[in-house]
Amino acid sequence: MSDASESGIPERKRGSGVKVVYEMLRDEILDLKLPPGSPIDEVQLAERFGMSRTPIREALVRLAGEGLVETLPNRSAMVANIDVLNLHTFYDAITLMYRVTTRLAAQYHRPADLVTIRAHQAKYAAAVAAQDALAMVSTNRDLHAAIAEAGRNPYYTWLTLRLLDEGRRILRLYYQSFDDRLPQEYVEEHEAMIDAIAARDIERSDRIASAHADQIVRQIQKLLARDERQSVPL
Amino acid sequence: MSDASESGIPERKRGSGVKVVYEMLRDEILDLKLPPGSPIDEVQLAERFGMSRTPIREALVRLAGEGLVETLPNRSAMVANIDVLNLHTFYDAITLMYRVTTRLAAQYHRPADLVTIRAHQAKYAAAVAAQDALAMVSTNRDLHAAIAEAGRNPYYTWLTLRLLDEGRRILRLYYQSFDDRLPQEYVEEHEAMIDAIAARDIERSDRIASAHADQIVRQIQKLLARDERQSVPL
DNA sequence: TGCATTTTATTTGTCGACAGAATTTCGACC
DNA sequence: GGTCGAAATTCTGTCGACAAATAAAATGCA
Repeated sequence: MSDASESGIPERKRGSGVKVVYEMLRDEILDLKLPPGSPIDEVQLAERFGMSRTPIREALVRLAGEGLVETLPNRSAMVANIDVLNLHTFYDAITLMYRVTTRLAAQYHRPADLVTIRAHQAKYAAAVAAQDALAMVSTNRDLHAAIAEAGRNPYYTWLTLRLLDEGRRILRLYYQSFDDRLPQEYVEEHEAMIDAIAARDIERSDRIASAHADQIVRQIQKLLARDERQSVPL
Repeated sequence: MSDASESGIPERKRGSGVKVVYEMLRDEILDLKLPPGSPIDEVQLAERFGMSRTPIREALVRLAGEGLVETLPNRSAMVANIDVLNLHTFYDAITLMYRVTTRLAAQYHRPADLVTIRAHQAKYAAAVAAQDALAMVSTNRDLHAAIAEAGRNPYYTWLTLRLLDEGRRILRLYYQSFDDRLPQEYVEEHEAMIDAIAARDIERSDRIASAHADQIVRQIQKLLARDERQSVPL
């Protein structure tokens, strides 16, 4: 269960503790290794990471600030739940952020941005080719994060990153139980999106981003509408 | 300088410490009582609030997560600077959020929301009548926060709140040195906005919110373009 | 006098410990 | 046997202290 206790690791740079815990916990939450709603024991984490509760708590506070963990006073912190009932607010927001960041990227990107964006797209295409669902979700996030970055509006970038992370959890919920393939379309849509950005065609970027978001929303909706009942003979 | 040390206050509920420090520091940062770029000494705050450094640190981590303080490793935390050069990203984002949240409020508001919104509007009008610039900025924030809340999209609400807070700092920068009056227009625009929301007229809400945002942006730009040189005889 | 280097001092990051709250366990009573 | 209440346990919130790292001061040298 705990494999981190074997390595003798009294060596740790001052100030790196929080970062390690934060990133590790964050990944585990987004990958659903820590399932939504599960309680988080500070002492347990402290022994697991071989450090005091102080840096653990600081990491938890940060994660709470990003909405990934929920804390109740004098009670254990919990991994934030995925609010399936209000998913439409997520659809709405991610669509708008896709559109806005792509528009701004077309407007303000610099040559170096395109290099970064294309590198992420290559990784995404590789993940699709390898049928690696987890890598697809992760590289898709990185690609859109790079596009948002190229738009150079930190407020939009911030919200986009949060939405992408939330989406990573939702998609993970999906790919956990199901492994079909259709994301080849996404590769092509990404290519078209990058072309539009490179051409600085704002309206075309907007249209493609909008269609891309719709595509993803439909994908998630199809997943959620899936009827998982099995025909059992009675 | 420190007037909080006089009151004998060993009485403090468990778990309230962080909240007190967080809200106090937050207000002081937004009101520019703590000027942007000024260093934050944890020990000093600890004695001032009569508590240990632990809750202070936790409050600072939270504020850092909201972008109100910047922390460098092994160095003092600083009150976040106001990036005047990239103000256009702020204009862009606040305009979009005004539009989106007002649209959603027109669509999804419930009767109780209108009561809350109108109450905030009344307070805003009172602040304008009283020529209380600080109260105007504060109540304006509360009003738009209530509208965002009525739209029921937590992602938009989150970004809107952050933008409103950032705007509070920017406007505070203005009203600090200058006290003129023109916000009577804002009162009327707010009234029109609330009417459109109550009528569930999405397009009209959008138009008014857009115009309102433009108005505020122009106001800030006029402030920043102000020539503060004084004609000194040489 | 000016600059580089060592020494001092201040400040953060982390630790272990204690007390308050809440949950759980155990026991008594109906 | 079930339910209510009390003791015990567990976990969080806060504290004071120590050590690393940086900033400041002091010293030596050219």
